[in-house]
Amino acid sequence: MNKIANIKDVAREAGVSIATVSRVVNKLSTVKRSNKARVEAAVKKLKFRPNVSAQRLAAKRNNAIGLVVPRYADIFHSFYALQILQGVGHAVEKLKLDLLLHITSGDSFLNSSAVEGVIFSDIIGNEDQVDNVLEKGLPCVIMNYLTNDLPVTCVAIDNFNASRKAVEYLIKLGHKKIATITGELKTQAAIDRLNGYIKGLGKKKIDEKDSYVKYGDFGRDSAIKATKELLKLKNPPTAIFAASDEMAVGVVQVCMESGVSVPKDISVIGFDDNPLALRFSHVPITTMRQPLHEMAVIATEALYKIITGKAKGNKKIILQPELIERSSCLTLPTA
Amino acid sequence: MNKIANIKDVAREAGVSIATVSRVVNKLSTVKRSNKARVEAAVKKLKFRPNVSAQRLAAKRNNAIGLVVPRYADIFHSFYALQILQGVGHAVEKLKLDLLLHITSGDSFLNSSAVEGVIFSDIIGNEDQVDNVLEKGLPCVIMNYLTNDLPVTCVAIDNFNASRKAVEYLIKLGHKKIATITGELKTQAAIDRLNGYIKGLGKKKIDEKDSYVKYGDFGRDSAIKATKELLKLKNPPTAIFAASDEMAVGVVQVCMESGVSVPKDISVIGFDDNPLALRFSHVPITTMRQPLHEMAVIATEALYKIITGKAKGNKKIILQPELIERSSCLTLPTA
DNA sequence: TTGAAAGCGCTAACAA
DNA sequence: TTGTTAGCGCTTTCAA
Repeated sequence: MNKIANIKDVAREAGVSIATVSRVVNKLSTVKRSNKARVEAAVKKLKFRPNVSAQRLAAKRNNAIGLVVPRYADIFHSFYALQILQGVGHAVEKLKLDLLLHITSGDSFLNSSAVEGVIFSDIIGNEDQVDNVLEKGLPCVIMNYLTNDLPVTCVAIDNFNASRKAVEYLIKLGHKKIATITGELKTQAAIDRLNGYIKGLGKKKIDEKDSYVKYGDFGRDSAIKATKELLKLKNPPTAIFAASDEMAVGVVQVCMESGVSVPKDISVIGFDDNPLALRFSHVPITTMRQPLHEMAVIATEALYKIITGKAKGNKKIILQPELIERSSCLTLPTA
Repeated sequence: MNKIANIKDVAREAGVSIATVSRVVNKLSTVKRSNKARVEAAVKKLKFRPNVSAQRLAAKRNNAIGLVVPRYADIFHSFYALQILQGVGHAVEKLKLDLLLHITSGDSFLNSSAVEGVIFSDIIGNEDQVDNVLEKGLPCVIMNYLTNDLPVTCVAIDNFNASRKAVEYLIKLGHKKIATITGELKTQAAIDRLNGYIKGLGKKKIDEKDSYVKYGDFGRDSAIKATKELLKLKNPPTAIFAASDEMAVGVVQVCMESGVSVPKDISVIGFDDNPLALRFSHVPITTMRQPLHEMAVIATEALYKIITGKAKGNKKIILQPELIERSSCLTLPTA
């Protein structure tokens, strides 16, 4: 563990002042060619790397952002979390920011003086953290949640329109008898997806007892149960819109086991484009892809703009999912 | 964005010196009750939070560790990465450390002056980073990789013994005709698991053309192919050890589809205890659980010990997987 | 184009 | 039990 060189050592080695070294390190151009070269040589020779704490203290900017991830062990979430992590990680690398990761159940707070801004990967279980950050006036972006109540930038997926589009796609294929299996209706996403389905059908609202609307919880088991019910109907649907891919996989499975062919007898469309679920399906499933990675990148860039004063911290950014056509949907033969 | 209070403001507000404030903040006990209370009140009133950069600079410790994660989009990896992240995140919270996350394809380097130590979640694609860190004499721990060539602490899973145990378990159940489907033999894990299988069978080495050894790649498709071959054998195995749960799921699927009952006709054992795979299996699969979360916690604690000088940085820690008995294995009825 | 020097906010001797 | 003060390593005026 040989002593780490500091700016003074470099200055001595190069025969210039520390100010000059600082200029070279920070690429402040106003340095004579020859001196610049000497400094660079010294930096290389001494393996000098500026001490970030000192830089941050002196420059009053610390070039790091925090990412708060709820400690929430849901399976879909693991795919979600990873996409977010990769997206933010990627953006951060490009922006030359450090990333402070804080995985929390909500009690321990992010070290807010270590960062210039915070991204919440979701608001679940972290409402206090958001308040805490907002109170400090720290720039902040919330992902996957849309609110107009908070003066904060939000980046979210348009679940409503995506679902509407999914249903409209089925209609374009000639389907009229379109069922849905909803997600956990405690979540905003599930509600929006149900409403999108209703809208896609051109309805205002749904009859509580509509036999084409089954209530699931995003999980495969709930979809299995719902699908069995749907297949038993006197007048079964020709298409099913599942509010998650995990459920779509369950739907396909039950159909196959019941001798109902997908997509010949019944078309199935999912939501998420979640490879963790889809890779276990026999039939490649058509789905609405959520741009999670993109959402994370956009959130990071938005935060960066707020930090650098290039944007106000109250934008609402809505991302549109994209229809990924695979082979679980078929044109309905006109009878 | 009201001005952030610093230690001076607090001192003034409380009517004491900054040193006293510092003592209170750092819980250095040697402060009179009444003063302590005044300082705490001032801290609360001014919402004071010490500036970490200044703390780090002054105290020459920065209380942060880095975690390097290869940007590697394999599916099993996503489960792996998440377990690691959660384990490290958890440990870090307990140790009151900050976590700097660096997801990289290998080119951009972790800001090493921002951390006191670094954990590599895997060495794949990050060999240069390891060298870089080692060269600086920065404390460092490598997970999921064992090497005696590097003077560095390693925390890894004992794939060899785990596989041996899996096979021995099958033998105890009365099985003699035990097949295996290997993982991608380019990886150390797959090789170790194959060797454990051989050892479990009490053999020295395997015949290249042994019809009970099928070469897979950890993925489900390779297992499907292999299982079909295994079932076609004149003398088919009564048990199959798959080197990953994803493959085990494929094995079970093919068996079921071929009218071979698991576990009645054939016993299946997997490896990983990967819920992402297992939740898609009809039969609950017996498997060897890799203690990934634990590995991450241990790695973090080990790093902490190295940083605080309580341990040397060259330990090799080997973790034993655990047999998770579910219902894919059955005692072989003695003929 | 350079260097001297004043901080940045804090910790940790040291003295009182 | 407290306060004074000298740094920590760097950035950034300001003057030269």
